[in-house]
Amino acid sequence: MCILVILLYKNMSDLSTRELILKVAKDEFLAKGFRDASLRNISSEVGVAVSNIYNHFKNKDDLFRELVRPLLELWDSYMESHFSSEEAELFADTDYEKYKQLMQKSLIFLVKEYPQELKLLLLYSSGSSLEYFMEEYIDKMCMRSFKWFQDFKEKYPDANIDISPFMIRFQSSLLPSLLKNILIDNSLTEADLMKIFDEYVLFTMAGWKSLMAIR
Amino acid sequence: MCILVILLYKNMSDLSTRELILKVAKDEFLAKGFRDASLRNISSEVGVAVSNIYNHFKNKDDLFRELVRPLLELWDSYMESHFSSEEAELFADTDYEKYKQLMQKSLIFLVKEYPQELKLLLLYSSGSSLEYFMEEYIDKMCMRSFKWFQDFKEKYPDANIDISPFMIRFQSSLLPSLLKNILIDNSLTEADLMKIFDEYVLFTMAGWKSLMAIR
Amino acid sequence: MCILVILLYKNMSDLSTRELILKVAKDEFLAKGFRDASLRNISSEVGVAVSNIYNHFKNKDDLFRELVRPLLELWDSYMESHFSSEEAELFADTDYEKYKQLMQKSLIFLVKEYPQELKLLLLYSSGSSLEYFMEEYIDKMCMRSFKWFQDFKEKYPDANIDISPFMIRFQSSLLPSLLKNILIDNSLTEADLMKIFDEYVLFTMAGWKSLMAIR
Amino acid sequence: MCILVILLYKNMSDLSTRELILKVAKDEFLAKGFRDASLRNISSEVGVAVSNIYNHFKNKDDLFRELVRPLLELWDSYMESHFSSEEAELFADTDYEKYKQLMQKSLIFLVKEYPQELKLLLLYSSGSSLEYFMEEYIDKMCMRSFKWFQDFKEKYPDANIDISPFMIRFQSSLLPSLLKNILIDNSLTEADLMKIFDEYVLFTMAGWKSLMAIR
DNA sequence: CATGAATGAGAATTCATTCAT
DNA sequence: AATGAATGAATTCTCATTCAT
Repeated sequence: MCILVILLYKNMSDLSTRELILKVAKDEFLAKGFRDASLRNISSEVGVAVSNIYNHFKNKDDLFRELVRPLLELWDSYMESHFSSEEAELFADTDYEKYKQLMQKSLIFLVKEYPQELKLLLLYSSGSSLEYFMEEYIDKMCMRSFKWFQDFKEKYPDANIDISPFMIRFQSSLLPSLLKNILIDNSLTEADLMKIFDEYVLFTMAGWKSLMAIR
Repeated sequence: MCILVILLYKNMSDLSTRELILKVAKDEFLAKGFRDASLRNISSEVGVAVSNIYNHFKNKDDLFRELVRPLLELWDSYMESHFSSEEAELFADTDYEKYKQLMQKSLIFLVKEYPQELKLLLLYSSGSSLEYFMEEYIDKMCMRSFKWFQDFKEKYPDANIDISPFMIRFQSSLLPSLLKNILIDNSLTEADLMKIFDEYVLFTMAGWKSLMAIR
Repeated sequence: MCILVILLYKNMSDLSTRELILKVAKDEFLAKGFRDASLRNISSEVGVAVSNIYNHFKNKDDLFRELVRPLLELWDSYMESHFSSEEAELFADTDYEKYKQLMQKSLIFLVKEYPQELKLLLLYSSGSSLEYFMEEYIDKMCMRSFKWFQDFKEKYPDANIDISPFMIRFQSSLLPSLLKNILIDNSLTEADLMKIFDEYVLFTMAGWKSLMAIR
Repeated sequence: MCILVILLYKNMSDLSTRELILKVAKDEFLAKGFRDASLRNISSEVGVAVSNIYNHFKNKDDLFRELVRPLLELWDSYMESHFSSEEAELFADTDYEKYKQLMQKSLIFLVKEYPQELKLLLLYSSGSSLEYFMEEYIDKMCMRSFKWFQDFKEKYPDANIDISPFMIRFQSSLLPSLLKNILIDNSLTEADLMKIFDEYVLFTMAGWKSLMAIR
């Protein structure tokens, strides 16, 4: 038998282990994606035991969700306000420009404030429980679009709304797709983003008007 | 010199093991994607030893590429004829409609003839050596688009070609993206596809014309 | 700031798994050599899962190096003191006998203290990252010998130093070769070793003097 | 059912498959050693099926022995003439020089005529049934040396033959060791070899005389 | 909060060899 | 003499997770 006495001075002003794990895990997930990220790597980089991660998080998936949670919450609040607002006047009205600017502001805020979280969610979540997050969002957007079309038709009976459901779904996937492309491109300034959204809106508006035979 | 005469009787009614492996592997890859597909599963489903797969294919990646090879060959031949054709008259000319129909026919043929192979290539290749096949294609398309824009500007000096490179890239990714969406949707008839391509072309044409301030 | 006081009671009577693995691995490596040794065998003999070895060592090579580490450290320290000492007076001086005794003592200590580790390093390392350890040592010795010959020639201009580089290299390999033979022979007492080294030095000295035409 | 008729014209003037296998196998064994050489590689390089190797050779080991057989036969004949010859007069007699020249000629012939086979046997046989060929040879040489010492003592009672058995064994291993070093070095000309053997004999003779306290 | 030890399942891949044709 | 199909055993290694301390 022997007795070891160890004295450890620990600086408590450092990041807590939990936060350190989150920080390192974020890098690992961003570098390899959820599936190929390894808890071993993360823990060894943090300098703690693998099992310690399980004292802070239920499992790998839970750790991933934690990283993305603030974004998810914001996203949900956006969705809520978005869905509840009245937008049927979209095309016709004068406040359309205002709507565009609002959307622009929201998206740029997201991209500038949560670039890594967005990447995790949109590009690196394969294998996690959030793998189909965007698909679910697109589903919702689709259904909403259908409703919107009906409303629009009531107001403007001349418009053509004989558009294939597939195309509506495809169009619903455009914005997420744009977002993904923006996230992949690391060189974009805020001015670039403004221009891109301008172009995007111009492009899709023209497209839709053409499809719906408006004017 | 000598002459050997070999007579081979081959029973065409039962699949050879090689073909069986390919068949089963295709299902496995489609179900789980390249990365998560397991050679163990495949071999056990075929009813042979795992190592036997290696008598027929160099490795997992080789097996995957074999499944997708006919598609790749067709794709390459398309690309070649596509790139060599003169398309700068795209917008203005009368044979534009012809061009559209050609493209439509090609794509519908691909989707109808190689639905699974396309899925493998576009949706389930992550982890394989073909993971970035589509990105490489988009790269090529991008460079081609830049050139096209310059040619176009020469012919029509009034056109606006001050379009962000990002948007050009994004647009180049639209067709692959459309394709992916089509592959995911299993319910589409040939007529649906015709309509979808019509809408797609209508939509994007209007969008581009708007962006380039033509007419 | 905080102070942690940790008391560790450790029962020294039973080997930790780590140490057990090392012990069993040593036997396995000695019995089959690095390449043919199997982690399976080792783990099953220890009575743990194969993967557990990887909790204690990075990989097979790391496990092997761990076994041989104390020897390597000693070897390096020997080399350092060896290389720094002045030995150009080797033949002529009175302290040559002292030098011989020092070398004798060092080698006998190695052989008696690290017989297994030496075997691992010299006889059973093929396939590991230490496969060429001895070749590298011989290389160093060679270059050192060349320098020694030049120094010697300056002091004793009459000596013949027209000796083929190959022979110098061969002679540099003699000591390692002797060591290998000693390790293979398990019956040698310390007295035997003394005699062997005496004979070895007598033999090679006479050989060199003859080659260099001294006296 | 279907019937395939294949006509194969085969040029019989080529190397027979058997010889081709031997040729390619030699390269593979020389490149990777017996253990790491792969029949797959060999057969694929030859352009035949793996199993075909088994139509010509019993197994991997048999194939290896076949490559080395001519050398083994020569070696055995050397040994026989070597062992039967009277060499006790080695040191004292005038025909010692003749003996040296004979040995030199033999060895140089071997090295020049069977360089690859010697490499296979001395350096790359680990894992095969010939792994311990050289050890067995050294054993024989050892026993022979013992006998030689006794004969010598009878003729020259003043000579010291109190030499440790280990040293005799070690010295017996010198020549094989020299041979190995020669094989490893690819830059040696025949003149080099002459010089090396001269030096080697000079060196060892002086060594032995010193050990045995002759003159 | 932190540890280290342990697990079990699973991965791809390589290999020499066999056998019927 | 040559084939191709098939085998089974073996290899190292990675992973997320558990648990008692």
